[in-house]
Amino acid sequence: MDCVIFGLEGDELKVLLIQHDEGPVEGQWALPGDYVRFDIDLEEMPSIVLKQLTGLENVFVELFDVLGKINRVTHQRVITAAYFALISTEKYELKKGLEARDIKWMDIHNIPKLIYDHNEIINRGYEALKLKLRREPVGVELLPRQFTLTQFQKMYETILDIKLDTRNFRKKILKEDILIDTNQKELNVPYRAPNLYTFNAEKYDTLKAKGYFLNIY
Amino acid sequence: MDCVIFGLEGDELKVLLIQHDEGPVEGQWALPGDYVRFDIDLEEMPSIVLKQLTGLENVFVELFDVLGKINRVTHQRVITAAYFALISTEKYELKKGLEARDIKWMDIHNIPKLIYDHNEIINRGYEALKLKLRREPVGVELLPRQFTLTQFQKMYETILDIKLDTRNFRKKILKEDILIDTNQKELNVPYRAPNLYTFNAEKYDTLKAKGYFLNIY
DNA sequence: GAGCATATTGTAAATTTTACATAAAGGTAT
DNA sequence: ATACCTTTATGTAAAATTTACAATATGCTC
Repeated sequence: MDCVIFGLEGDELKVLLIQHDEGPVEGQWALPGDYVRFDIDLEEMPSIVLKQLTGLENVFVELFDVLGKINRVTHQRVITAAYFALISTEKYELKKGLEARDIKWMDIHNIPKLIYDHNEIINRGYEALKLKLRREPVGVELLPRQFTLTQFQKMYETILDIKLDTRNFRKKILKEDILIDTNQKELNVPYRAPNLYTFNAEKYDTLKAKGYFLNIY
Repeated sequence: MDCVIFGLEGDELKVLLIQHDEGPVEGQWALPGDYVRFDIDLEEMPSIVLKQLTGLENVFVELFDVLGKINRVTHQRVITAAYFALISTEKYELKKGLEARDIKWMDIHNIPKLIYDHNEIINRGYEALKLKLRREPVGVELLPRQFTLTQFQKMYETILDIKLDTRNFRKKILKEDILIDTNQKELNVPYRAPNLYTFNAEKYDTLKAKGYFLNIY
């Protein structure tokens, strides 16, 4: 089970990678992941890895691929389920773990050579994220609980690598009514303080259940 | 590896199921599938199963889920990759195979109790198909090579369980220019003979590469 | 050639999307 | 306190798309 953990830092989309400290891949960088224990549901594995690595629970996680070429790993036949996770830069604390020498956020556009087919997994995970984000506002999972419309727009622009018209974007988002105006302003900014919003998850879930999509092109 | 094989028969979406003839699940109905052999890429398994079962090659196949609860299969821990396949009712010939007592197309809305979590797998496969079909015209894979606009529309209506306005639907499809008019008419019909079209796969692939989607609501 | 069943087509209104620029707010520097 | 700087916030008109809606055309059967 491998996990492509996405995070936003400034204007960059990052992926969390770990450097192995032992075994045949010592010193090499890789995706966080683990073998599926026989006493644990596969579906629970991502949460376990996430919790260990970041201390976070209830993280947005989704399966996007399964890779099972006979020689994708050198020493034996390994099939892996690939999940992507979206975490908010707000409040995680990285925990290196015993087998990791180092752990690092790396820019999605500047990933070093990883073990096995992990570069390919990241590419596919990124494509899966982009595909999903164009239909559903899952990117809020990458933002703090309260965020500005500018942050929200930048999130789309960063991930999808597009430019959006601010006026039209705001019109569209506010009309959909899936954001809640907190009536609070961001503090300590050296210019006009922007308004803060939270994501209206209940409203969005209701709409989604009715077949609604928030398409961004 | 399990495979939800979809086919259209008349106005019904069907799933291909097999009845086991031996082992602990003798007599019970199940999804076609197989254990992943150690000398074969997981990704090739669906094609192998499809070929054995229907004689068809180059079938549309896509991964939609992985199920790995520790007790999903009674006798041992089995993780399965679930694929769905779309086959044209035109030209397959079912081959029972040695381990199958019977093989049958069953209406998606009337599936009997299957082994393990196979009913759940079918439900998820159906949801994945609907989700995909609302964005991409993958349903052509279920039609004969040449098909009428009425067939094309009915395909959407059957799978998505919706009614579409014929005039608007045709306008939209023809404008998109992803169908090729063969200038042939269907033969042996006791009424006005409808025009036949083929799917313009090259054109569609080009559009898709540019980020185009054919949304149907 | 009358009748029947399905195929085929257009138009106007409503909605959505697009393109585009200026004013407002709040802090900083003098 | 005022001018300045940076970012936030907002409206309108044109174009494109979507929606609602029904009559005619075609080809076979009797």
